[in-house]
This record gives sequence, C-alpha cells and structure tokens, in this order.
Amino acid sequence: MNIGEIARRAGVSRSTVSYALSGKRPVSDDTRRKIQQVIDELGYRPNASARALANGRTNTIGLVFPPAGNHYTGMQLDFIGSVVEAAAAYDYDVLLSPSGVDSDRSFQRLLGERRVDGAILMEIRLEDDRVDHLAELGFPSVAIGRTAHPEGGWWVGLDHTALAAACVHHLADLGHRRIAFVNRPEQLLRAGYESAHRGLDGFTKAAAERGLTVRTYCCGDDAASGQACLERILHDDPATTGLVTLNEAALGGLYRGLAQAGRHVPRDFSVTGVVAGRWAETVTPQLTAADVPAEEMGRHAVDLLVERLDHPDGPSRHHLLAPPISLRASTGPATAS
Amino acid sequence: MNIGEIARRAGVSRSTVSYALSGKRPVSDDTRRKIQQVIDELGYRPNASARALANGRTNTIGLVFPPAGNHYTGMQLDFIGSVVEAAAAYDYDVLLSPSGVDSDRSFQRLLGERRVDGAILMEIRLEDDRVDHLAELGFPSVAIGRTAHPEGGWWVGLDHTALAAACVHHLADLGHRRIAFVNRPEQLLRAGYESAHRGLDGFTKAAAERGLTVRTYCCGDDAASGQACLERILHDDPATTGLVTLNEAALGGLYRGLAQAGRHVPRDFSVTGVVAGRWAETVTPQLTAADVPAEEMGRHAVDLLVERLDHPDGPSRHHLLAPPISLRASTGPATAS
DNA sequence: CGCTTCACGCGAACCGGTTCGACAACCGGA
DNA sequence: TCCGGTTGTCGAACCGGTTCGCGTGAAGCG
Repeated sequence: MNIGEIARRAGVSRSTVSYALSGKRPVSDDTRRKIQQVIDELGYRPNASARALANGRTNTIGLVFPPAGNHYTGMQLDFIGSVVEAAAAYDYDVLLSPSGVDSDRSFQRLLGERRVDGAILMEIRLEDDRVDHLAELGFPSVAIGRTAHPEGGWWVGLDHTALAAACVHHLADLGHRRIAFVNRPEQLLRAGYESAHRGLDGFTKAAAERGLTVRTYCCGDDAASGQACLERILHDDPATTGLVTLNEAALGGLYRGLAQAGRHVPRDFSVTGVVAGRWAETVTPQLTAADVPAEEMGRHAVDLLVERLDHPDGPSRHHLLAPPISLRASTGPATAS
Repeated sequence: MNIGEIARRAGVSRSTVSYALSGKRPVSDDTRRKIQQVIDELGYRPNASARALANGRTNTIGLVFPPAGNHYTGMQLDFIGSVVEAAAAYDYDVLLSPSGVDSDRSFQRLLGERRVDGAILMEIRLEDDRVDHLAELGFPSVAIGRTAHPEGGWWVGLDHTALAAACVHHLADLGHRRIAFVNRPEQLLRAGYESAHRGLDGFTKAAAERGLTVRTYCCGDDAASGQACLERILHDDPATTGLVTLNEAALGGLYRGLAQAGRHVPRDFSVTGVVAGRWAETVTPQLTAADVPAEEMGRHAVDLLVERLDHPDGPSRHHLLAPPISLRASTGPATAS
C-alpha cells in the first residue's frame, strides 16, 4: 500500500495525493475529502525511508552516548529520557548510538549514511575529537557538556567548576578544615572528561582560597569502589571531616564506609557534591548537594538542536547552568576534634 | 556524493559499484580495486534511506519504552544499554519510541511509516494491546515481559511469581511470621503491569502456604514514597518483622523509614525482594535479593528479534528466567518478640 | 465575445540506492 | 571454425515518496 494505490482508489494522480497531505499547493475541498477518506479507510501512512530520500531529511536525531561497559549513572538515564520526550514534541525520533571504542564506526553510520539530521553528544571531554570533527563538517550537533574551547559551539553545560567550589565553600563555612574530593574513575579523568576535570579544578582552587587541607581521589562507578575509597580517605588522613563527590554511583558505598568506620553523618562527617536530585534523596541522611538538572539539560539540548536545524545560519547558542546547593541533611558543623 | 559519482570516477556503471560493495555478483579484481580506491579517497558511504527504500529493510529496531513521566528505574536503564549494545553487534541501530499516553501515534510512526524492521517492547501488561496488535499484524517483535497468554509469543521474561515466592520462603525459613509486600505504584498495578501482578500473586500464595500474616502495599517510585510506605506498614502492624519489595526506586526510602523507626536491619527487621543486583549493593546493609539480570534479558531480546527477522517462519521462542536469591546482609532470623 | 487570470490537477523527473535481464568478450572443446 | 558456457559489465526498471512545469476549464473583465 503506497501513495500510488491511494491515488488510484481516489481517482487522482500521485502528486495530488502528495499535495493534499503536505498542503504545499492548494487542493479543492472535494478531492481532499475523497483522498482523506481513502487514506482513513486503508490506514495509509507514507513510508519514512522514501520521504527521507526525497526531501533529504530523516526527522531523526542521533543521541551519542557512552558504551555500556561503564556503568550507567542515573543522570545519564535522565538525559536519555528527557531528550526522547523533548524530541517527540518536535516530531523527531531518537536514534541511540553507542560511541564505543570504535566511535568511528558508529559515527560513520550516523553521519556518513545520513541516518540522522543532527546529533546530541553526551559525556564530553575537554579535548573531544567528536566535537571537533562535527564542527569541521558543519554537521548540526549539540553537546551536553563543554570542551576546553567552547566558543562558537552549540552546547548546554553545567558549571562544574563553580559547583564544586560552592561545595567547598559550604563545608569551609561550616568550619571543616580537612576535606577530600571523590572524583569519577581515574580512567575517565585521564580520558579528559570535562566534569571530572572542571570539578577537580573548582575543588582545588576553592580549597586553596580557603586554606583547607585536601586530598583528592578517583573512585570507580559502583558501591564497592565507594566503600574502598572511603577507607583509603580515613586511612590516609583520619582527621578528615568532610568530602565532596561527583560520583553518584559510588555514593551508597561512601555512606557505607562511613557507617562502618563509626562516623556518623552529619555529626562526625559531612558529605556533599554534585548529584542528580532524585538520587541525592535516596540515601540516608539525604544528601546536601548541587542538584544536576538533567531533565532540563536534555530539553535544552533538543531545543537548541532543533533551532539549529531550522535556522542553519543563525548564531551559535548555549546554556551554562549552575544550580544552587540544596540543603538537605548530610552536612553540619565540624566538631572540634 | 552518491553511487553515481563513484561510478563516474571509477569509470564503471552504478550497478557495478553496487555489486562490488555487496558482493552479490562477481566483479573482477581490477575493477573492485579501482572502485575501492575511489571510495576510500572520497570517504563515500551509501545513503541509508535510499538503501532502506530499495531493499525494504531499515536495519533499525524500535525500542518501545515507558514515558518519562514516571521515574525511570535503574533496571530500565540497564535494559536500554544492553539492547543498544547487543543490537550494534548485529549491525542494527536502535530507535527509541516513547509509548506514552498516545501510544498509537508513536506506534504509527514506527510501524506505519516503516521506520523499523522489528520492535522490542518493555513494561508489559498482562493484557497488553500493543502485544496483541503486533501479533495480529504479524509484525516481528519481542516483549521484555510476559502477558497473561504468552503461548506462541516471542518474549523474554522473569518469573516474578516464583521470585516473590522464593523471597517469602526465605523469610519464613528465618522464622518471620508477619511480613509486608511493597509493590510498584497503584497506578501501575491497576494498569495491569505484569511484574506487579505476578509478584503480588507469588507473594500471596507463598505466604498462604506458609501460614503467614501479611499486608500488601503499593508504593510510589521514589524515596519519599518508600519512607511513607514504611511508616504505614509499622503503623498498621507494629509487629511486622520483614518485607518483600519489587520497588527498586523506593528502596532507599524504605531503609530510611526503618532507621527512623529505630528498627535495625537485619537484627529487628528483614528486607528482601526482586531488584537489579547493582542497586541491591548500593544500600546498607546490602540487600538480599533475587537479582534481576537486566543485561542478560536485553541481550536475549535482541537475539530473539534478530532470529525472528532472519527466519520469519521459524517457531516462536522465549526465555523465562528465574535467578536465585543472592544472600547479602539485609535478612536475618526473626527475633522472638 | 474574446482576452487574461486563476485554481486545480496531471505527468514526468528526481532523490540514491538495488536488482534483473541482456550482452560482449573470452575460453576450451569438437 | 563454430559453438556453448563463463565471466564481467551495463542499462533500465524499480522502491515510494516530492516537486516542478505545464495544460485545462471556469471565472472575471472590458
């Protein structure tokens, strides 16, 4: 069942059916009604591939996300969900593309074979060849994250530097003098992940400003690693009274480590960081944290991409977000020890 | 840059280029080399829409997942990740389709417009019109979950009945006599979600078998609801000493409620349920639970779908999984009270 | 009444691939 | 030398839409 069949049954030509559907040329009410009736009767829908071939747009956007090998964090899930939902509102479908080790292959599929009109990139690195590559090609894309040279690019990012610094100031204001930083896994830091780098920067600078004694750690994205990391922290400096973390997935393990060391949160030890709000609330006591507005970021990314697709020659745009710290129950004044 | 351009530069016809690429007819080594050289030079890749139009296959599978309105659980994330990864291994892309309120619209896009060759459905209901609809159409699809009448269908499911029963027996063996069941939200139960129904069934029957006193609850998919639910449980029957849950997202809240009621896990109260292993380990004490093998299920679903696509006339297949309970630290003998 | 104007619909070309039938060149065997 | 079979290549048709240019009949106008 194709457009020719509809045309035949309605007693008109294929082009007339096409115009009746698209409205790009006037069609008399009579014929339009007749065509619509046949379409409803047969439940006809135009073939997406044929349409994409003819007018050069697939009405699909690609979402390039990290490989499953690493554990997913809740934040990534929220990104995916909100991107899909926002795209649906614009009548775009979302094609998932794992950007694994051989990111070239996946990229070739998306771009070279023209499967998508534009792309949204997650898990950005400070020096990101994917971003550079797309920029060179002039291919419409929006990054969720910000490279070291974001000027002139399209992105929506989180001000990790400021957020980590805010966490440090929060702890310093409470009187903490010896604190630790729990980062994402070392492998990601070495790969240049922007959140890991900027977060670390913000933490280090703010701590220096306040004259704090600090230690920084990398930690795997799971509970067991979090627990192990906390043991190292207390082993390296038992006088530590607080920590800042970017590592959502390790949070449960950090709490467990504290409980087993007999440190009560927040009486003996304060915990804070940058974490999606929904996850900050699952731990007890609930985490005082800068809540990552993942859903808002996903929506923004789609809005920007659609704008870029609709106005290819418009100026580049971006959003830099810096949500405030939500005070919950995991931080408190440093005890005189 | 298209196949005609390649043909021109290589001094051959378009069909020869096509055959050189597909290998469906012999091409002399000389011409093949010449063609390959031009292709490499120009970085040519065949247009996916054109190819899909010509041979009737998109090399894309649709993943129909629940709308973002409800919170996602970690399990769903694991499904998505493993499906994408498994599909990539077969050279399939994955198109995400939110099956929201107007699931018809999204379905029409996927099927009517022929965007995908097959589909994987998540969040199955006992009476699921999507499954029925696809079965009527003979459209290749695989369900992650099992309807009330799974005979002759393609699916990969979890034996929630058996798993919930196993949890009850585990608690009963430890001497618990009064236990509660914490289900998914009431809205989902009413909608007929299979895990909620079968889990409840398994719990109820096993409890009756063991002569236990039980209460069952529905609980929202977030920590606050979990905490509230636990308060209700202890209010309704303070002598309750254990619970079984399917609700991953509420788990943190349940623990918090217990802590605030002064019940120590596992000394005063035992907690168990059916939860993805990775999340069972984030809480303290770690949850004794039947670990949902989400990644394995996603892989199986893709395997089945690809088999169905390759052999449209083969007999239907399915996998019913029933992972054992992993003993961790959240259950213990009932205290004589 | 003859002329322009406009609304409407048609046919053909095109998007970029795949596939089928035909044909030329070459080979060995009778 | 002629014939039959291979091998390699080509042209044309096709997949199912969109879009451009043109023709036609009716309405508008002096």
